[in-house]
Amino acid sequence: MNTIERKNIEKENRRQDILDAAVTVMKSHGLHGLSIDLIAHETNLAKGTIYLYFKNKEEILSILTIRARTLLIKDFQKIEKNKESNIEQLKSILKSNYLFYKKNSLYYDLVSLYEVNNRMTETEEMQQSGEKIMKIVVGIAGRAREEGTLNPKISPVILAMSLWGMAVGMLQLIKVRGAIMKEKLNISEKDLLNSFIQLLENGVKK
Amino acid sequence: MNTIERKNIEKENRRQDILDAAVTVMKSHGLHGLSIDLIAHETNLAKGTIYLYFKNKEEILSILTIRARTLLIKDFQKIEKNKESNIEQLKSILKSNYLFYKKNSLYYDLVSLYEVNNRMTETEEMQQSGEKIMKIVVGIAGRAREEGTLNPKISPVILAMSLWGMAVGMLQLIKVRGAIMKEKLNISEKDLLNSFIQLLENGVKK
Amino acid sequence: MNTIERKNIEKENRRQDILDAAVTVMKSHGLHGLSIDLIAHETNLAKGTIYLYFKNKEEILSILTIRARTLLIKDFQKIEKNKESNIEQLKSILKSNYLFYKKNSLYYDLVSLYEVNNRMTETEEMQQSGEKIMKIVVGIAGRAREEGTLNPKISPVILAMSLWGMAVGMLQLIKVRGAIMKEKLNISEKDLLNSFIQLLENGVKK
Amino acid sequence: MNTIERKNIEKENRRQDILDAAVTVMKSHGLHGLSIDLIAHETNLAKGTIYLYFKNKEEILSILTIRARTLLIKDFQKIEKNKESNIEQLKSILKSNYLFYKKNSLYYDLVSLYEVNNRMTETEEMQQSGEKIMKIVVGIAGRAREEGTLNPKISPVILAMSLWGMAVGMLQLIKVRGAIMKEKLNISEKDLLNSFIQLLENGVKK
DNA sequence: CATGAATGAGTCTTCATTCAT
DNA sequence: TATGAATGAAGACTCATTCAT
Repeated sequence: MNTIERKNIEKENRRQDILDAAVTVMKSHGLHGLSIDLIAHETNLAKGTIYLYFKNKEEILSILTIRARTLLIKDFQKIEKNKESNIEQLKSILKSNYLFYKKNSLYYDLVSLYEVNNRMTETEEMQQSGEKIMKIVVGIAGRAREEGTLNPKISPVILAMSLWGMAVGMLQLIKVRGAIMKEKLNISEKDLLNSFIQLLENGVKK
Repeated sequence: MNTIERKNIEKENRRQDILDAAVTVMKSHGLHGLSIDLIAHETNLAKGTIYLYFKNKEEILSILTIRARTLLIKDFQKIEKNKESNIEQLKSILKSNYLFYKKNSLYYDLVSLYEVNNRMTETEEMQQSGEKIMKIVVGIAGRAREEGTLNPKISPVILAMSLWGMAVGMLQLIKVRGAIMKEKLNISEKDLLNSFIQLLENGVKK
Repeated sequence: MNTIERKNIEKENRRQDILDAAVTVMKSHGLHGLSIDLIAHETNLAKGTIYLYFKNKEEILSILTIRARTLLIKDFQKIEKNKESNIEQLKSILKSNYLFYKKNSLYYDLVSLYEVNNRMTETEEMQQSGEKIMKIVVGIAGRAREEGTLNPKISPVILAMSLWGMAVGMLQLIKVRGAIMKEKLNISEKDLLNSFIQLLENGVKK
Repeated sequence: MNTIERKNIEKENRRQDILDAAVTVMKSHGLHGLSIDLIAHETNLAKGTIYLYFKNKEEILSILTIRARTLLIKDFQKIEKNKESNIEQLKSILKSNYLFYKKNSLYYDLVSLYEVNNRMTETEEMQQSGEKIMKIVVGIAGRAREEGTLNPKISPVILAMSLWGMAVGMLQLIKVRGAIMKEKLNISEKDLLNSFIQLLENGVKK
């Protein structure tokens, strides 16, 4: 029984190794440049071996997306446990989202992959991870409303959705135009982010 | 000289035909399904001929993006000529952006393509088209500030950038999650859009 | 010695289990869908274990063919023990052959496999099983000749061979074209089989 | 217009070259060993080029089958134009079938491919070629009946079907067991064929 | 200018077989 | 004996790009 457990752990480790390799490949070849061949090369495994651990190339992509979302969820959950006021928590979430992106920009590539390509349907698990993120934000917004700091006209669900959409949009903007903005307009990412948060705070408050 | 000019015009016409065909193909096969083969077939030209007018498949994509942006710019310029107050103009721009997406969702696929794939660097011309959009928004924001309706703490440039990022993000959200939000949460696109605009109006006002 | 015998018996049992599993797999996945992986899964054995009992995938196939032939031989032997006249026995063999195919069409896939693919040479054992079938038919034909019901010009061996070839051909025809014949020409399998037997009876008689 | 015609002819020639190469490959590697790679190598073309001329590997196989059947049909049509009696024509068809197989045994591999593999559905064109063969035989059988040489109890259609099935079966027998029969039983192919024909003649006559 | 045949690297995936444990 | 992870050759198919005509 003990050996079975060990086997399972090793198997899981190997899965993670392959996923890590996939991330490495994506970092150097781009999301689109990911191929089973390259993953095999990166892991020093044979091509066929990859298929012992994953049914599909798509399964790898989908798990990677879930992984990214899970990491983000953890960041968000930490914020929820803060003793900050709910409105501050909302702001922290926006900041945390930004910091997460800076640490792991690949994540946004993965998110975009599923957003751009209609043909790639999300698995049940992926949808759940997406909904979990939203629930956290909805929860905080709801409590902020009860707290009295939030404009009561705005539904918490719609607010959460809007925040999420805007935040993702802002990060994409930073990613694509960040360098140019800095160079040509002398606008730092920080400035942009702070203004964005400030703007939302104003818009959201009672 | 005259014949040279004519030749140039004809060449430009041919380029536009090819671009039109590319759009047609993308409409039925999706961004990903675009291939030189299909463009050639759609134009009744030979595959090699396409390469007489465009260096690359990428060039076609890049020009198509510029074209999309140009269409959007025209929409925005109409708004600028309105007699609305500047703050109303800003709101109109957000709405117009949404309507443009509804009419031509292909555009957002193209935008995303360049955002997702780091390896596709924007050409000078593409950057200019991007900047032109921004200039319009910056202009309106600046006048709104002078008008006194805008919070003077917010720099017009940063505001314009933020609006743009948020608007794109909102549209992607609608595109990807729109159906699910409607179905599971009973949130319509209209609700979301209006809340978004309302939120920004509050945030932006003095 | 006793333990060695027991070991041998166990080994043989295990071989039979694997062969049974192979048949099960083929029934649900078709001749072409047979894979070592599926056999291993069906037997709850590891893939490598299969190779302890069989040198090859081909060995499995070849033994399965022998097994099928052996089953057919048993059917034929029952007929031989009948009290029918020899000419009736010949007819019974043709019918029995058809019934065997209806019950176990897998058999004909296996036969065909060896007929189509030149590279799969029959083992000594396979040839023997083939010859055994032929001997039975030759025997009946010989006795029919002595009986006086058979045209004496025809050699029993050649007759047996011809019957065998024709019978197999008829079954393949039924298998491949049976449905179409029924549908387009309204010819039932029964009609075809009876005509075939009648035709041979006429041709064979004195 | 002339050049278009020439192009078409060249294209058709190239198609035939590829088909010829496929036959060559099959002769040396067997029906199952046919691969696009080998065809490409045999033709000195690139792999992708094969796909300019054929949609599929299956298309190649299917056309090859039609080709084989067409050749056989031509042989049969020659027989129909003979001045032999209809019963002799039937016998000639059986002989011709045998000779065709001896010249081009690949044909029977192709026929068998579609007979063995249920998953490979015949195209419309393939079915037509199959039916054409049958029509010729049915025609001769029908005329033989009118002629009075054929047993009137046997329907021409069923007879034709039976003949076809039996003939194919006999050839497979010769193919698979021919060498062994010669060696062990001293039965020549000729003996077998003649007996087969004789047997059918007896069985078929009035 | 225009053609379109040809290319060939690249993609995912399968599966019989081996071998260290 | 038994395992099952690992292999890697082989397979079908795609498509941006080139180039001789």
